[in-house]
Amino acid sequence: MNVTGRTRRPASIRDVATAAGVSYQTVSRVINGHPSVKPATRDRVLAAIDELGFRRNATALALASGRSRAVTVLTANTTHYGYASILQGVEEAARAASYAVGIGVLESAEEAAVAAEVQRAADAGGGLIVIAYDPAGVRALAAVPAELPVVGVVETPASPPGEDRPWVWTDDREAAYEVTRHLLSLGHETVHYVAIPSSTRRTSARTSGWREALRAAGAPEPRPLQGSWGPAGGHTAGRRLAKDPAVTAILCGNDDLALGVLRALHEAGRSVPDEVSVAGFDDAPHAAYLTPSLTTVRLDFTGLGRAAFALLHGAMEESAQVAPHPVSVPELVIRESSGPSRR
Amino acid sequence: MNVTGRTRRPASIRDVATAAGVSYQTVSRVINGHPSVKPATRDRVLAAIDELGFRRNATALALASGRSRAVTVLTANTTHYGYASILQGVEEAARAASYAVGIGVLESAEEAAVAAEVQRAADAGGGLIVIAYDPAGVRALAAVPAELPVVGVVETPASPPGEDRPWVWTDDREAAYEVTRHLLSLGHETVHYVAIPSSTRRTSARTSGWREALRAAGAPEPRPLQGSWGPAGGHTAGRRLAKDPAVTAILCGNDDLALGVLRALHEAGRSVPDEVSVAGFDDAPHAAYLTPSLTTVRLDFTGLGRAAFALLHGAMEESAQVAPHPVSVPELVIRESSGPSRR
DNA sequence: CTGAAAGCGCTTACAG
DNA sequence: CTGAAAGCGCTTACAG
Repeated sequence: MNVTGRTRRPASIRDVATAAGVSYQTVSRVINGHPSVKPATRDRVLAAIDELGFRRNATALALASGRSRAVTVLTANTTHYGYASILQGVEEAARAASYAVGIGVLESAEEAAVAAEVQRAADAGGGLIVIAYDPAGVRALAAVPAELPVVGVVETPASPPGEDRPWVWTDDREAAYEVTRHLLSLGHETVHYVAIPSSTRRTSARTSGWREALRAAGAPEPRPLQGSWGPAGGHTAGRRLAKDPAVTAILCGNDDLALGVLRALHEAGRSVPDEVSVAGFDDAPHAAYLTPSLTTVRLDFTGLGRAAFALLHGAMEESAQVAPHPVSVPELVIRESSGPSRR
Repeated sequence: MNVTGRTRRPASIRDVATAAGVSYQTVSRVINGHPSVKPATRDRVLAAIDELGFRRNATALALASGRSRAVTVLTANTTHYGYASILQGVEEAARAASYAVGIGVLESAEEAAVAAEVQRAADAGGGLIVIAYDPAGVRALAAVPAELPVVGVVETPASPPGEDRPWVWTDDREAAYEVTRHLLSLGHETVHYVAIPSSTRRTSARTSGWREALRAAGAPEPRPLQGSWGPAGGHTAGRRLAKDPAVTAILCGNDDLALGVLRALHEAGRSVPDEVSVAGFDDAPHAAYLTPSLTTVRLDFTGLGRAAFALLHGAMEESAQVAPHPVSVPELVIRESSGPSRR
């Protein structure tokens, strides 16, 4: 609100300069915290900034300086718990650093569509965080032009990646190993696995961890069942597993799959955990409230998102360098859905 | 990849002009689809664009033209089903229109914090979509400067808003009315209600619809219980309701609350739907797979997000004007958790 | 149909 | 410590 009552155009650096009786370069120095400004001058400028409600135009800043305080998250999904939580973590950290956060959804894994999305994200300016938990994300990460700052949120790599790979992940393999061992320790002969879709043609980290635990225990290694990301896929897989009386323990690639499996077992009249134990992955908000409540592995997705941003932030500003490859440690949460084998 | 092997700076309009042997203004005309360009010239420019891999710099475009093809979604939450789905809908529509989408989270409902977030969103340039389902969102919507294009995703307004209110909503009141009537039609004497937090001090649309249905049926009107957004709040409310043997039907403000209520009833040994019927709101992905599967009302949140974007898009570009106040119609989904009263 | 000029709101050297 | 110039990559009138 100014005296004339008209506030069409926001105050610019020149308006502030006029009001403070200095040149606009001096205003630029003040808003950039440049040291060589006489305190009295600075105060006058600050007063003018305050009076006019001046805010530095981010677009002009980006164009003139060639760098923009922005990050775009590229993801195949925004509603699943893990994805949404990573996005939340990125936003939290970005907000704290006064970065704008954009989002681009990879609706298709088709090469051309992915390339187009990466271009859109690049056009937005700033850095990129790519969630590479699925084929679309993996392709997007690979398609990012070399000159763009980028951090990938990836599955646990099979082997330690080079220092130059700006990646973050949770230790899914270890998590899968732990929860599988928990189920085996209850006396189950083996553990069946309903997998989330894998990001590549290679075996996923969760699948590896599960298999290693079976191997270590000398347990039979059944073929993993392919699920999807949601409960419907778990339900389909659960119906097949429910038919086999030898199945007494099922690990699911995430809590939504587990929900579908629980439902399928219920429909087949097989009680959990008395006849079959079930465990999930993620510790989504609903896991604790299902009946039976779900044994699962808690993963710190928001922390992962924050770590991804921190890494990117370090790459985009010479200050605040961050250690590469942050890894968050999973935590086994034992609830009602897993119990002793009755065989 | 160019011949020199160096691709530091992306091609600009001037690079294209040089390559095509025209002035850069002509290039501008071509990329803006201006009619008065000789076909032969246009072709040469197009060829140069293609060859150099030119992409128009969005930052410069925004600065020079004063308008930016971007929308920022302001929301208190990114993980709850409804919020996340609206965001997804906005992104879908924005992508189709080649708009960038940003996101700002309102972590606090405190006036100053909200104002700061609105400022950040305004700084990003472009239009705003504010999800005003909670106090933070309502305040943010009110705090948006008049000169900014904005669309509010709101609860069903108590009275028809003016044509100048660019708002979208689902018909929550009607939805609550329908599902309450469904429960009453099963013979329940009345229906208890576990509410989501209301966006303002006034009664929410869902609460109104529930109350109207009770009133129309001449049923007693119990006080609504205050819940939260997640299952924990439902669990707390459910424990209290479980103690009262007169309670035979419970409506919940969303499916997550219903999950907590189901759990509390289970813990109290009250069977659903034999002793108590439960219904939710939203038809979140897990609703169909719970045991018992959840009766609920399906709301088209992604459609709502798309509508919000369409309205904003119409306001930001003179073309494609859209009818104000899009409303999506809810759909009752009857599942196992509701059944006849046994009283 | 096409070119030369001015400007969007800033920053980055360059002067003094 | 502070000011005048040039420029970021575009668009928008203005000429011809």
